[in-house]
Amino acid sequence: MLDEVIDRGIEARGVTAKDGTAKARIERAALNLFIKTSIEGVSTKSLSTLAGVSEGLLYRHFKSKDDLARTLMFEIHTRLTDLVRGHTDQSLDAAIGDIVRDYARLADEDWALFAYHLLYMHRFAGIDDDSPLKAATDLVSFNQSAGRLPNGLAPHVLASMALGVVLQTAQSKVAGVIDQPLSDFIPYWERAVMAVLEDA
Amino acid sequence: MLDEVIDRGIEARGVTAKDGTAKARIERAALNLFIKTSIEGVSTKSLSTLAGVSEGLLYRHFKSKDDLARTLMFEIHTRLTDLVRGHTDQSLDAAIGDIVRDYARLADEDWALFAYHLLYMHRFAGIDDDSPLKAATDLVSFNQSAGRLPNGLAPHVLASMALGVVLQTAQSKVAGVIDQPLSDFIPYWERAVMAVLEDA
DNA sequence: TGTTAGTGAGTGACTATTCACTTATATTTA
DNA sequence: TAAATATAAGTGAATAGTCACTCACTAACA
Repeated sequence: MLDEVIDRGIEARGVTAKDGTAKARIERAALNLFIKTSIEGVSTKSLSTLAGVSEGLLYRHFKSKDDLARTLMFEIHTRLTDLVRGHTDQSLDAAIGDIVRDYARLADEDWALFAYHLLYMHRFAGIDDDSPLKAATDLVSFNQSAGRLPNGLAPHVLASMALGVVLQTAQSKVAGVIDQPLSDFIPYWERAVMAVLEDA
Repeated sequence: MLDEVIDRGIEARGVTAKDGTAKARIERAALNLFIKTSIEGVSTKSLSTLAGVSEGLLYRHFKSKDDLARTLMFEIHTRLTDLVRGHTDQSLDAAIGDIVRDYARLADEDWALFAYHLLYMHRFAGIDDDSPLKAATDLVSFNQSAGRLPNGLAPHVLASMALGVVLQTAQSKVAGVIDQPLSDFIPYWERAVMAVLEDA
């Protein structure tokens, strides 16, 4: 499942300013600049320079700078949403275990893309009507209905709190406070997420 | 303690485009535009228009647009850091209870300023060498040394995970998924944060 | 009378996007 | 197979607009 998710879309590794298709180089350059500065703060000139292509070529592959930013967000947004969905056939523990493991590995596998999602997803609210948070909410809701999780909190709130354990660790890595691979935290995340869900 | 924190600095309420000092109107306009769009995406023209002042006046009160953004960030950053610090004289439960309560109230009291911090703090890393996360890390570290919390995780990682419970709930409010005041979640946050810390 | 608050037109640098153009790569036709 | 043609990849100078910031100026005011 994870490999399938990782293999889709933009190549994660081995794509630098010198190799890979021009389109992939543009996407990589955009990701790296966007997470280093901001989206509006990056000019098409600096972007094309880093990608090693002409400015005009950006517009052969993307309708606009905004289209480029949206395409990248949609790509990771979909992958992360898929990753959270589809665990209703397992026990809750097993589902949480799988989800946090896949999340961590995807982040480590393609950090720029993952960080881009973390930093700017709020700007593309409703890019899809689905989202990782919505998928998590559905999982919580399902387990609340089955009596396996307490009912005191609305499912989207409980899902937010549980997701926060994982996402804030990632934020600290973006901020440079943590430099280990996120995969190191998988067993801790699993326990902490379960603790949040069950203690509510 | 909380009131003291809230009363400092920019007035939180009662400052619209029509009343308050020009400087406060500029700050309010900046906050609201920055959280709606982005920092680079907001022009000095739109900012001054919303504040109801001339473009030139921005430069009487702030050295540059960047200085304005930094000033606002420093303001909330300091308040939040102070809010987390200085609870070593209480039991851990009591400290966590106070911190999450004050956090929630400050956020509800001045949502724009709080959301601004949430969205852009990563851009101003090292604005201070202190931060809410560092304060939380110190609290965790102190309690780990005293044997009241498990030692398996580095304190900054455990602090990140615990903070995540609170901050991701706030993120969901920024995203529009939650519309209740954050104060509603105080008792739930308290239990969830304790669960994360003690189960690690 | 000196100081601060406030104005808004002006400036040069920079922006995203376009377009006429060249080169490479398929695809079709003879 | 070779020539002819269409399509896609790639360029970079040109364009019209926007940007942050300045400055000479006026109004309030202590």
